Amino acid sequence: MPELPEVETTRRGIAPALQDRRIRGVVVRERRLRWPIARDLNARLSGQRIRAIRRRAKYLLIDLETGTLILHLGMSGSLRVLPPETGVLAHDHLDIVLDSGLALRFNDPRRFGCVLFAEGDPLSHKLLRRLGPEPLEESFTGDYLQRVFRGRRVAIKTLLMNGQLLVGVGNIYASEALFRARINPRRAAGRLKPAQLRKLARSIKQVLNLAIRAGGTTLRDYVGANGDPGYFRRKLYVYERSGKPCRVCRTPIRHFTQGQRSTYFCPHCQTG
DNA sequence: ATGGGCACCTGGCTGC
DNA sequence: TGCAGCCAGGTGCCCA
Repeated sequence: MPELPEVETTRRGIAPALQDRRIRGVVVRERRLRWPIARDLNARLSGQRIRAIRRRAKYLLIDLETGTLILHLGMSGSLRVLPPETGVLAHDHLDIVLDSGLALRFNDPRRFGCVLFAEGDPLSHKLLRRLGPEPLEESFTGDYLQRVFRGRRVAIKTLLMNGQLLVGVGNIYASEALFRARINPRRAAGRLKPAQLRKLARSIKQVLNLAIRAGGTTLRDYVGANGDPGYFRRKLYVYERSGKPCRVCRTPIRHFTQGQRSTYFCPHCQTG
């Protein structure tokens, strides 16, 4: 599910309820996630004040007094803020109960997400330390892409999802950004021209910003902190639109498999 | 270093 | 109605 816009939407949604609150306790109902939730999580978190709610790539970082909670939503995870007596659903893995009386609840049917506690700088954590730049930062440019794509023979679509080069772009927004930049997803990344890479960098920023503004894309599971879905699905040009007419030229959208993931594109518009 | 493929999981949909 | 098969917003890890 959640790519950068969905994680950022979640961050913005949960932050007001968490900021400066104290954690009353943690209720773990299902420890099994990508890595099991630590047995001592309640003991470690109870009583701590929440200092900040940040995002790095697709990770949410909840800074506490003695360390940071690192959350990932995987493919199907979501976080909601609600009264703790709210009925528990399948796959509600844990509640973080706050001194406000509200709770942060983590739900993840497919269990590809994670909830970890790390002492010290979370950016030095094994999972975070090798991540590439944030695409919405000003330093993320076509020049940067040119530098890191040089000599790479992998298809551009595949490389866009490589978190060591840039973060936050997953299967939906990789296809969407390439459509906006009019680039064929099969093109070898290292063969793209500087002008194409400048356009691609702009397209990535644009599609991520528009998606954040729409509250993200909901295909199946994703909901924001208040339970609402994201509305960017209506704005998608190619993702899951196989056989439907291109919104620009009416040519049927096509899809194929690339690195075990579905890629969608318009064969007429994306010839770059 | 790079690239490719698998694994981890549940649930929803399709077609027989 | 039942069931097998296929597919799904991610990413760490192992192998060539």
